[in-house]
Amino acid sequence: MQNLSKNQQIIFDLIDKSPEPMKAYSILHNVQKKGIKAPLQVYRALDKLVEIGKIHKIESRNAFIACHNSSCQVSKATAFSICEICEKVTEISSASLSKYLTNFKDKDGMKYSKYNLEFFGLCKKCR
Amino acid sequence: MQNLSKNQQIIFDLIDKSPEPMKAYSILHNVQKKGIKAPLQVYRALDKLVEIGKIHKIESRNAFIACHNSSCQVSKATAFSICEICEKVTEISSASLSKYLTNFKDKDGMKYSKYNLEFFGLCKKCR
DNA sequence: ATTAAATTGTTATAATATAACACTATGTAA
DNA sequence: TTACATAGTGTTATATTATAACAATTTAAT
Repeated sequence: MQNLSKNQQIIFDLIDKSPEPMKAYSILHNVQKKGIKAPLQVYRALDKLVEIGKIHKIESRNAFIACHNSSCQVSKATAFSICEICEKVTEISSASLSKYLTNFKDKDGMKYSKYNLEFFGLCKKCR
Repeated sequence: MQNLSKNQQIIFDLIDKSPEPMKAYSILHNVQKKGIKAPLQVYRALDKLVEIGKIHKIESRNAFIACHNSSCQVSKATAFSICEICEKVTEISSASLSKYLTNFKDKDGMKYSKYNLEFFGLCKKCR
């Protein structure tokens, strides 16, 4: 695990301290004072951070959150809960869930080591 | 289950006979000869079709496929396999999987009746 | 027939994401 | 320490995906 580049570090720090998933253009607005001026600079850093598992993309929301499971590790098996009212997103780290999904076989007997699962419902506060 | 409106039917028929997920603007191009001229007409039909469970959105691909599980039923618990080479998408209908996920409880004991799961790997042909 | 709800048509625009090109920094191996 | 490959940066332009706002029309249920 090598160090992050300058832009990657700036953008990771921002996402990591955000209490909620951040969208790319919101990230852009927040880092313009640090010299990151163009969308592509943001997207390139995001791509890399996703690739190395430091952040995850919440696909249904087009937003990014820092990994809170095994940070600094490549992680391609992700699960989240998403509150449909307040949009709070929590990464789920459940050994039994990941075991179940990693071992799941489809009709053809095919297994999948990569997956993304998004649960939707109401969080504690919003219930 | 009422009938679909004109635009909804045109767009559902197109998606339903497509062997692969279709993107909104690809749908638009394909239905312009039928008088659907604007993106919003497509998106409105897609929204409705998703809402009533006739189609599903593949979130990681921004594309739509017809439901092949319990067509014509509202369905908010979806699972797909996606081939990372040829992009073939298959809806997974596994009673044990849906049972497991519907009964899954997070750390707070919370259950979720709605979820979307996308598995990634290589399909039979591409392996 | 009346009326509320859903659907349509239309223009404009917002939000999300990538292409292409030139240049710079970094790590590695001779 | 030079050379070389790889990764990262900066920049402009543009492609792709999606929604806002408003007026008119159709549909279905009284």
